[in-house]
This record gives sequence, structure tokens and C-alpha cells, in this order.
Amino acid sequence: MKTTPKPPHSIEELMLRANNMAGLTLGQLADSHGLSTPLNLKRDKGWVGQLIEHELGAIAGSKPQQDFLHLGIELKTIPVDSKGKPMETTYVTVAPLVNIQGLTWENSVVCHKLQTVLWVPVQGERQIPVTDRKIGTPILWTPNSDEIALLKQDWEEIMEFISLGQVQQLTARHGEVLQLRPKGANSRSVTQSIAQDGSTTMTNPRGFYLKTQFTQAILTRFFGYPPL
DNA sequence: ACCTGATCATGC
DNA sequence: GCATGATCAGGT
Repeated sequence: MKTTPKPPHSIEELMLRANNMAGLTLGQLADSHGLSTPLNLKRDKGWVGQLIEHELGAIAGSKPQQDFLHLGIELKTIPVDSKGKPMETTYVTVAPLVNIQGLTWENSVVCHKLQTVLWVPVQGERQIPVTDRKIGTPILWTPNSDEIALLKQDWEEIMEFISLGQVQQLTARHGEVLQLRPKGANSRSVTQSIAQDGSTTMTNPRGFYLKTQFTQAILTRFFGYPPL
């Protein structure tokens, strides 16, 4: 059960590794890597994602690119309940708030990152000890035309608000499948943004997130039933 | 019960 | 601060 955190050379190799860890518990996987499993995720919110990244040999780093750039694939773990329903929204990327003139959906980071996503469902109910939570069957997803249309529409609407200096009026309620929410160390974090008069001002950093209804539809499209 | 805004850890 | 990985938790 030992693993080598080297980047997979092909999609087939990546999927083989992903399928081989399905059914294992987070504790088992952590043990195989000589890592200790936290009692809860309050202070380790990215632990599951990093564990899976390591197992699959994702390229480490904080670059705004796909996890497997050479394969064009982004990795996302997704917490699901006993019914296979996503328990949380899915973070995609930080939102650009300045220097966005000329930016199009096709050239956006959101579009690029969602070209192909390897979804790894993981039990997320807090009543289940982290070490006992099971990893589910992976899904290699590429948005269909309907999904792309929804994403593009939301992205363009959100970006228009931002370009018009209306980012402060945007809330998580905007968007059918893609929403904008705070994404920073805390509410005191600030970054540059466009003001209403076109000048530069400061506001809280924001990120793009996929709503649970959207990701649930993706899981249902592949399984039609719970993935665990 | 669900969702939105807030938050935690880490490496530059 | 920015970008990665996300989940927490109080209010509705």
C-alpha cells in the first residue's frame, strides 16, 4: 500500500491511482504516507485535499494552474453526506478584481481550471471520525455545453459587477451555479479593486465557488446514486 | 436544515 | 498579500 508521490505520466495512470484508493479510509491513506490524522478539520481545513494530492502525485505549489498541468486536469476533493450529496460549495479560484479589461470567459482562470476536473468524493459528516471517513469512486468530469453555458453566464454577470466597481454589491446569492464569496485569511484582509468612479480602492479578496446544487448534479450524472 | 460570510494552515 | 487546500459556524 506504499505510494510514490510522483506525477502520473498519463490520464490512465492517474485514474488507476485514483481508483485504487477508492474504498480506503483517510486514516489508512494517511498511515501509508506516515502522516497522522487530525481529530477534526477545524484547524486542518485543507488536510484531506492535500492528502489526496500527495497520493495522486499532484504538482505542489501555489500557482494559479491546474494540479496536473501536463494532463490538463484539476483535482478536487468533495465532502459528501450519507446520501452522496455535496456538503460544501467547491472553491475554484480567487477572483480578479483589477486589471480585468478585455478579460473573457474563454481566457479566465475559472474556465481553464474547470476544463477537466478529477472529483474525489470523501465522506464529510462530522459524526464520522476523520480517520474513518471513506474515499469514494473518482470522477473525471468535463463540463457539457449546458454546464458551460451556466458557468459562463454567471461568470460574465459577476465580472460585470466587478468591472463597474460594484463588487461590494455582490453577494453569494448572485449566480445560479457559480458564486462569489470572501476568500482570505479573515474579514480584515484587503486587496485592490475597482471603485465606482473607475479609480482603485480596497476590498476583501473574493473567490469563485461552485454551488452544491451544481456539483450534486455532476455526481448524479455519473452515478445516479451515492458514490460511497 | 441550509447557506452565506468568516475563517484556518502553509509557503512564498 | 496572494494563491494553494478547503471547512467552519452562526444567522436565517
